[in-house]
Amino acid sequence: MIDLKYFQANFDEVASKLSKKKVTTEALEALKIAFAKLKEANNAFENCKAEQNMLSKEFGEMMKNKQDTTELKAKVDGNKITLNELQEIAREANTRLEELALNIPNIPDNSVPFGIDENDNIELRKVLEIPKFDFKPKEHWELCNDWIDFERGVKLAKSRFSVLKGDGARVERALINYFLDHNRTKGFHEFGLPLLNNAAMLQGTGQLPKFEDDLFKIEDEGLYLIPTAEVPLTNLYHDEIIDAKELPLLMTAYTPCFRKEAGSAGRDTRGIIRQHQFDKVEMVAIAHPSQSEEIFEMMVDNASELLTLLGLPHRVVELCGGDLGFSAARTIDLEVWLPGQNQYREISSISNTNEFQARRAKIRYKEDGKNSFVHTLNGSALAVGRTLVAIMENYQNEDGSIDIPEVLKKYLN
RNA sequence: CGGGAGAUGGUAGAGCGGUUGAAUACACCGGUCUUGAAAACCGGCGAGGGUCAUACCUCCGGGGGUUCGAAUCCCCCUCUCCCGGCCA
Repeated sequence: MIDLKYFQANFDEVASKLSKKKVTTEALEALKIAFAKLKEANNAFENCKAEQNMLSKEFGEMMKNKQDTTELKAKVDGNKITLNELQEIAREANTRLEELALNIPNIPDNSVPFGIDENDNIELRKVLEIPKFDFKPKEHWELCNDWIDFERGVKLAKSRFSVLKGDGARVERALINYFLDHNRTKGFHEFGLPLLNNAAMLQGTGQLPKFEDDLFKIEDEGLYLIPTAEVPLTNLYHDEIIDAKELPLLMTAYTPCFRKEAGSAGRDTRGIIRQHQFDKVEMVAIAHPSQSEEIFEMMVDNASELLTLLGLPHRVVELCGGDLGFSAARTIDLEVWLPGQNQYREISSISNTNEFQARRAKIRYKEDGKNSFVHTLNGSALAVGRTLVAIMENYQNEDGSIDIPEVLKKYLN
């Protein structure tokens, strides 16, 4: 949620920044009007309510003194009718405002480059040389049929589900352990989390109400399968006030993630790049605003280091405004080299949402007796399935066998 | 899934229709005292909105109702605890 008071006072500035995210001025005008209306409606209601409270007290006094209250009763009853009307107006104004405000994305940082889509993203650096093959490298689905069983995954569920078996499953598990162990050395505390979260939590991190179609929902429970561990990790502190001395809170968790992938029909239909269910190890930081920049860089470096230690070539990319997600003020993606596809593919996305999620999820810190919103950050470290793909493609041999990266060997005996 | 009890500030725990945002205790923060600490004493100590600041408004799990007036009465929902069934 954007800061409405700031928005109101700095309309042009916010509108200009949000244009990077393709938010129209009309949408913002509507928000501005709704906000003004709410204030007006609240004002009217509160004044009337104050009057009512006063009359009520008076009534109590008269009762105590056994005075005649008929006249006052008539007055109070009359006021009550207007009071109820004003309350209804205020409620509607509030509903309307929320409807609009919850659908406005976060304001991009000043440093975010202008751009329409991923083609306008800016490559910051490349890490590790792209490997040379003296044969034509295969894509991961052409490789190693004994690691992934696509057909049976579809049989068990539907398309975009798959089964890992044997060494595939073991390498997957090794990766999870490697990621978590490594994150721990950077100060991240590990969590095991519910994979079903309620609507309030998903609204807190920004998936709801706008992106309901992307989520798997358990209808009769009002619960959603998490699309990322960012949701439960960040919301661990939902509606809490944290002592500033405790910040930053660094958290990590392995979870499966579930996404409907509505709207990506036809994209990445082969292989396990884009599945309805995939494993991910996530980092989340809850930070004091003064720390968030530094922590953001640390998280990017950490994810990059995970890839480097695996010997996987990758590049670091700053997202342009048009490619930024709903909640993000700034995002850096890590893209890993896939020799079979002959291109870089996203394997991690690290975002700073500043106060955006904190406002929605009411996560505050207390410092010198004052409460303020924290900054929340999140990033993959790393997407496990895609790392598996990267290993398969980068470590493949001509005979189709796959070598194991050095750092994983201790996890595989 | 069936039966019972309950949901109040960081925690414990009063309040059961009237000026109570809420006693009390503990925790916590500041001060006095002390070489320092502890103890003792004094003071502060929920959140949101509103205002230059006050006024003022909202919140006692959530929603609705009764009433001039509700933390207090009624209804629904959610959650927690205890008993029974089922089960990893």
